[in-house]
Amino acid sequence: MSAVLPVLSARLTAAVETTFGLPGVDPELRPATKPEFGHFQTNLALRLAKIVGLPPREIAVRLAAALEVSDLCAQPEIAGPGFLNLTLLPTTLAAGVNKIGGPLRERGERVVVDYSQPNVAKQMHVGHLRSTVIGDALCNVLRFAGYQVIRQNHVGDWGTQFGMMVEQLLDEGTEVDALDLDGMQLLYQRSRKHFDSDPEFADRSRLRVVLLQSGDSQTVEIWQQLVEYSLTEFDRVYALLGSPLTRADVVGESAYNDALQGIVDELASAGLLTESGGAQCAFLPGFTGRDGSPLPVIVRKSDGGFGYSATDLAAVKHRVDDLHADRIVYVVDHRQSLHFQQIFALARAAGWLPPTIPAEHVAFGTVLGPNGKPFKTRDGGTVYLVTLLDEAVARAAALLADRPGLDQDTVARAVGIGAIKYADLSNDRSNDYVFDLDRMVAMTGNTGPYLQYAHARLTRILDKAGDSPTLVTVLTEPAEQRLALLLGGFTDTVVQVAETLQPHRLCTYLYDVATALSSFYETCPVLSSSGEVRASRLALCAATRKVLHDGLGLLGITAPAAM
RNA sequence: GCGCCCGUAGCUCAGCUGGAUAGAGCGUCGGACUUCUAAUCCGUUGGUCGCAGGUUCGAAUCCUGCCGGGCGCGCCA
Repeated sequence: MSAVLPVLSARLTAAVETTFGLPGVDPELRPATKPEFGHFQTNLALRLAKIVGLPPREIAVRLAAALEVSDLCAQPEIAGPGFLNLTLLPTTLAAGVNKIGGPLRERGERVVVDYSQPNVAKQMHVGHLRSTVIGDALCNVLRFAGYQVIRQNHVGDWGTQFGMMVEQLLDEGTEVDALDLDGMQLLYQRSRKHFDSDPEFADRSRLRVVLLQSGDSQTVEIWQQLVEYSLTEFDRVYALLGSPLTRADVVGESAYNDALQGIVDELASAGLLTESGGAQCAFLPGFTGRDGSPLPVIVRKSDGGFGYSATDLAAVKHRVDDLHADRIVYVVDHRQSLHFQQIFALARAAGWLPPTIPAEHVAFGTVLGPNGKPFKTRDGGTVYLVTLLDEAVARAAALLADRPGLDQDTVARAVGIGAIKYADLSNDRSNDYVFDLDRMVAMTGNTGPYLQYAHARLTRILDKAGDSPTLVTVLTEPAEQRLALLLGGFTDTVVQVAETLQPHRLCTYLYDVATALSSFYETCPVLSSSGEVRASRLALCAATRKVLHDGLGLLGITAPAAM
């Protein structure tokens, strides 16, 4: 939890060695489950009982005697069946708070994070919310933890649909320059309908795809224009959402077109491909389909076109060979779990993905509507992301309406967008959740606005104080100690999230900080106290504000100075 | 049929990878504002951790089998 944790752990390990001659035992030091158990607890004695052949409490007594922590802790206590409880000295707690820093030093490792992945010619919808929000948060957390982060936005800008759209455009004689965003959306719908109802048109569309993929100038020109419209729109949505994604991060499916033949050739010469029904397939051990038959990865379709698996394999190769990734992360919904298992397995079999480079599918659940089914509009249509964001901002604006002295637009945006993001991030990402704005913008409970409010209160106190905060020196009240203990654990919490890729743990931590702050706020006057107590509490406030501000920032959430 | 995920308080969810009497929020009920933002805080109520076995000092957590829900399973991405 805190920066002292590794130190205490090492001391415990040493105590085990000197007492029982067992080297390198992990004490599994954890935050105490209850305040009366101090600050940290270890079950060492319980686990050692069988190995050593002594009663747990007897072991605990010996460990406590051998443990040298008097510089950091009060006398260790033995409790229950043999737990060893440690209580930090106020000076240790204060040191932990005063040491809170920013991002860790670079660890010389590069992580490639693939997320957002919207589709050209379609507006971003609720389905893109989670990938974008989770991806942003993970990128921030990974960078904080010392990784060099490379974002990859694998935009859907290639494939059959563009053959349809270009063919439809030429059929109608529509000028591509005359299209706007809605026009493009409508064009997509018309061409889809045409494609489904007219086999002759469908055939021409497929031919048009071949023209596109072989670089026919007229086709490519129209396609580029469609891509351009979409990327402009994505930029607008990212700006509204507060995502740092830019065009520099876009590496669409089309970018791998030239590499696909090479992918198939290499797989073939490695003996990994089998022809099945006219398609080139890789059959991997351990993957079976509906009736127990082997499940293929189709890299080349029977019509000669490349499947998306080929594209994804090329992308993996690109990440390893060109981007020099040490770790590869995909933030994609859980329905593609099997697909990624296959891609990773095949990439490893082909030798493109060395065993030393972990590849992780960060899977997430579905956003549900009020009826508990995947979120759709009343008439079953797609829910656009901008619509949701605008609605959340409007909701926040209504809440803030009677607050004087605020930059209403800016704060409403921070609160509304922050509410949506926090709601998305605060649950374990593998679960589905119901999109419920009322709950998201609520000021109480585990919500974004609650955390922002805590930050705003602290900002007010620090502004009013006048003098700038110094160091935490006095921690006598229980509320002060609880808060200080939590604050000291900030860095470790972020590092843990960088390992597990579970942003909700950071949310839980920040919520704990905010509730501890609220209790402190109620019981410990800051401005009206005096002398060293006042100075110390101001410093505690400053540290808390920093943790909330930076922590929310890692989640991609802005913390306004007032609300 | 096979595979992945899920099942914890009336509702929404945590539970740090096997540890102490399973915790929060919302809701209920009851308190606290001439006092740093009461958009808050404190207290109260509430659970056979889906069911049944197994593993051991100890299981919401691990293993097996059921029940129930979501998703996936060859040329869409």
